[in-house]
Amino acid sequence: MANIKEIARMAGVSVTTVSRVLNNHPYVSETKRTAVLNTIEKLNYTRNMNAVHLITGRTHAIAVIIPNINIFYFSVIIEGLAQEALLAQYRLILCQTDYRHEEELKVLEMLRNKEIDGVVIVSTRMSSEVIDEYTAYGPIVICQDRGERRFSSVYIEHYSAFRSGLQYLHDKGYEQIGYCEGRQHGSSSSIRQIAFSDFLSATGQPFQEEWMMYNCMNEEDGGRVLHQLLKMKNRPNALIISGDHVAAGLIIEAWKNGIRIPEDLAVIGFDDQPIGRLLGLTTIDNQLPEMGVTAFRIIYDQIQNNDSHPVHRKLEYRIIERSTV
Amino acid sequence: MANIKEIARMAGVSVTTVSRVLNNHPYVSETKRTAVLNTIEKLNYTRNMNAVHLITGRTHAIAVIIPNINIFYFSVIIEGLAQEALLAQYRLILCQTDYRHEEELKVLEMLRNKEIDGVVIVSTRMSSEVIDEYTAYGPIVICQDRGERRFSSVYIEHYSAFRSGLQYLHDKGYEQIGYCEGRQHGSSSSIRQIAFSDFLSATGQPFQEEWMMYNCMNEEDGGRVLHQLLKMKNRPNALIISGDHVAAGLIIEAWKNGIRIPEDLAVIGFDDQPIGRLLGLTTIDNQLPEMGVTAFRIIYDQIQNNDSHPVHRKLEYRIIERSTV
DNA sequence: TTGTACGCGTTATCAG
DNA sequence: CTGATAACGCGTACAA
Repeated sequence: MANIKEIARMAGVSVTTVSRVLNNHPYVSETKRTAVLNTIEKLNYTRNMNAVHLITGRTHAIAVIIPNINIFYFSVIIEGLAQEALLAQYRLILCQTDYRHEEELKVLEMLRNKEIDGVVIVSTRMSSEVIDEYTAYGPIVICQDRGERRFSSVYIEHYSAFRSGLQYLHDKGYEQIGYCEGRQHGSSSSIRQIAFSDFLSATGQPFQEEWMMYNCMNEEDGGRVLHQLLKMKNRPNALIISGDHVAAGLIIEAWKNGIRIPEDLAVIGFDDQPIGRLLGLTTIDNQLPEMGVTAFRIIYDQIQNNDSHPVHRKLEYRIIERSTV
Repeated sequence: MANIKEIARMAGVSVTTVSRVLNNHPYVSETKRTAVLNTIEKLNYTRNMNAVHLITGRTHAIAVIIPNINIFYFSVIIEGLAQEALLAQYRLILCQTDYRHEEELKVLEMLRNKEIDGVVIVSTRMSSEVIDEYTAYGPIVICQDRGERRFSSVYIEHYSAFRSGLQYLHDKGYEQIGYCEGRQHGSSSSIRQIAFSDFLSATGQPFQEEWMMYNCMNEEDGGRVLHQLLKMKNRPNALIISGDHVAAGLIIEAWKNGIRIPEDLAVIGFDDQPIGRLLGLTTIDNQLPEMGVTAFRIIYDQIQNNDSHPVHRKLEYRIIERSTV
């Protein structure tokens, strides 16, 4: 494959001139510019980007860490991220690490390696201390609330969003509230769990182990939860469910089993997904698409300005009232 | 940042020796190996991968072209692809091009640029002729049936899968069959449309423009379709729907409107998604996860063996009988 | 088992 | 406006 030197020779100019043409620099005479362009065409030349990456120290690529792409929550964020990356002509490297610490670390190592210009962490098991060690190598943005740190963040306040949801159920007169969560030990899951027990304390209700249901990721899990409920002697009359897909599954299964929503069981979900809109699901919109977009913009700005001052951007949630509460 | 030369100097060895240690080559004495390793540790050294990419001509990265990650069909394929990439220590660059020809071409250019070692095309608007022009620069795999070409493919036979679905409805006694499709002009959509009109001819049924419904991507679209149906004077008594999510939306909306499934309206979907399982949706499983996995393995083998013989791998579909037909 | 010297293909620097 | 030359950091013949 031809290289810049060969182009220069054939066009009768220096490599510098070729490079200038390639990068649209000024100060190239029209004559030489067209000569170079013609030679490029003739030899079917294209740049070897790896050489460019080496000399410039930039790759125009960022990596994103997620556990799994096939979970609605993540795919929505990635959709926004990918859209912005496309606009900015950036590559997006998808690192589906399934929360494996070793693999998550490898992604941060890519930053150190100069393979990428920045990292977006959507969800991780890594501690802030570990992440802090890598901020020296490039901008890092996390889609979680990690407070004052050496890296940036974009987040919604899970605690307060969750409390709002509970309060909403409470205000509507529901006193026996159960709770469906994805992973039991996730970082935002933990926050919601705290919000939940704080709420119970505040309203003087007892903590019921049985009403905490975990590992709910998709519609089928929601269906499973309904059957768990049916088996209980003492059932909640309302459910707060993190993830509209799960809530949707539960509602569908409720219909099939003659459980009336919200008369027998009220449901509030999270994330405002299409299926929820169809079912009339009351939910808390967490601005997921906005999260991906914002995360990219923060990273992008920091790369452009070579500025590593951590930025913290809070997104607002809102309750969407429909008909399941 | 320290480089290999500096490590060599400080460890009292040559750069070759350092390189050998870095790449786990044999013929390095234990003494020197540890000396090098210690120095690397002391200087917090790491390789600049861009230099490695330049000299080796490989990047251990592949790109994948999809229109949008937030469509179940694609996210399932990507999930498999990303899993395999992780196992093989390959980077996966997600190119969400929304079928824009210009952006799709840019990805192929990345192959020419040496930025990536291969490309997986899940869905595209590009013609085979355009793609053929890039096979010289590295392996390309497409997740569509493109016949004998200069690039590889992994696919299910949409024509025959669709005909099977129609035949299944027909065998069950349904004669008035409508059809819901995603994009109207997609490559596999087109094949299904042909299968549909061939089926009508074969069974001597008239073509009803009104029964062809397009732009159905998610649950809400499915709900919309049901209302279109309700408005028709002459309604189909069965529906074949590409995408279980769409079918799910339709079924849910049918329930809400007192339309009995399958008595008033039979439904068969595609892809076997969790929500379909919950609803008892009869569907055609297209082995989507397997498709991503297979696509990666083909690319990977071709990269390893520097072999560009196109491979064509057909995946088998199967009808999953549940209760909506 | 080890080291020297060169090449990978480009951009940056600086002198004209 | 133009060009010579020095980086960028690493892998690898080839020689020892």
